[in-house]
Amino acid sequence: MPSRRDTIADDLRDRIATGRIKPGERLPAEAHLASEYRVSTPTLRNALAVLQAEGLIEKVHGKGNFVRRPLRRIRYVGGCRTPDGQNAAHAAPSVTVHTTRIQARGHLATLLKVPTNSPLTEFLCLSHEGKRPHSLARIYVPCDLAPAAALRESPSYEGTMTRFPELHPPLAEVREKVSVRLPTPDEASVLRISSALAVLAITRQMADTGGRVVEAALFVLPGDRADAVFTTPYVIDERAAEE
Amino acid sequence: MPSRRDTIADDLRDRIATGRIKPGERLPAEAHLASEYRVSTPTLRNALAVLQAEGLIEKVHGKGNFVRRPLRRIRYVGGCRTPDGQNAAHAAPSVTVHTTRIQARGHLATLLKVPTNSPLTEFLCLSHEGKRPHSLARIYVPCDLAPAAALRESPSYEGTMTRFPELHPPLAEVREKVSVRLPTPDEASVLRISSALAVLAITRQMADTGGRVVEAALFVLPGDRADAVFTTPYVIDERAAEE
DNA sequence: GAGTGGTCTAGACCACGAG
DNA sequence: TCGTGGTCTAGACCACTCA
Repeated sequence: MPSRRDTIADDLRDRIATGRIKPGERLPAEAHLASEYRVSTPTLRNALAVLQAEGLIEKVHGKGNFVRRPLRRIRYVGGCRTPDGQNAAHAAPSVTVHTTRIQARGHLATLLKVPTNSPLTEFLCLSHEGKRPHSLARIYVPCDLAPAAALRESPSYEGTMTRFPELHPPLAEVREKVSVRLPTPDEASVLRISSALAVLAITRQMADTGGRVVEAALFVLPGDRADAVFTTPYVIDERAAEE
Repeated sequence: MPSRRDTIADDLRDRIATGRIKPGERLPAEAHLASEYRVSTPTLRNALAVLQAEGLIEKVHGKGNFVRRPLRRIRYVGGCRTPDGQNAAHAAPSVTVHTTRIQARGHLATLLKVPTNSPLTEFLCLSHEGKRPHSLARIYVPCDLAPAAALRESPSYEGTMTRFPELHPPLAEVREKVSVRLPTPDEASVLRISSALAVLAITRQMADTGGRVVEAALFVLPGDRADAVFTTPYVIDERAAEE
């Protein structure tokens, strides 16, 4: 037997799909809807939570619930990109970058395969589409690959990125791990998403031919409007055959 | 100001992390916990919902709430695999496969780039770890690549899969799209997960050198215990190389 | 201040699992 | 049957936004 929450969610979904409530429009107040459907407010709010998780509506405290405009999806493009063909995840209209120097610790040291307390340069990137935050990226590079002199001259991530092709030994491999989790409270507030909305978390490691990790990056993308695509040429994997 | 729900979730999380409640153990009844924390049952249940979304506990209707044993994570390995190194997502201990013939429609026809109503073979794979469902895969292959004669002899997905290397033209590329969404009611019940637990949804297309899609696959993995890894060799993007 | 959503209460009743 | 979780009610009170 379908719960009232789902029945209501289905009905509202239909009202949105058929354009009876249009993108950008405000939904009737929760109290209104509750009396319309003859349910209590918590029940109605549960129905709205379903639609919110689906990315169909947006709740704005003090203003109302709005049908979300069809949002451009955020596409993370996996694999390697030359400096020209930047990764789409941070090729967004506008990107805010904070550059700081930190020390490797715990998980980060493991990812970069460096000793604890190694100096790192951190690029904290927040991309926007208009006023809305889009995606969050934390990119870590060992300090010798992002020397202070170069950073002064172009303190951006791209500035450091363009130096990679000149590396010796050259870049060899990109390894990406994709998982789903709930955002941390920080991430939820920075991305302006509900803390109940799962995010796509991508960890990227770039290694040179010597096996050294030259970059580790953590991407956090809102799960309701992000996807990641990976295109791999078909080659017989030797390691898989060995296992 | 932290909500009571989060305060309680934090406290319970701590009780689990420090081993005061051990993996596999049942939590006190919700009514018990509610009176212990002096909150109403819905508030306490919200706290448990947080832990459930984190994959820390498991709710079993009529029995109780249990601390989840540390589950083996499900790892989807992206890119191509030779028939030997089967993809980990369906190389699980036991796999149930249903083979049926269907007709391409809508999204599926688009994925496979075949006309609507083209005959397809569908492999519906459900992998288990012990009694627990693990992951769900729906794999579609045009019928001429999975002829009835071959299916009679080995009606498994692997049986068909091993034929791919003999293809003319040979396989060229694997394209995978990863996204996050809520499970459909069907998926939630088959995988025995809460309908509120986001899943990792992976769409895989395998194409031969002629651009023909020889296989489309839809994987659904529980978000709380799955990840996907992609390893890509570093090759210079042709567009950039031409310049 | 008026209207909105966010959180919480203190119950009720139903559905499931095990003895 | 009993104890469990699942769903729902009909409010209360607080926080936020905007005029």
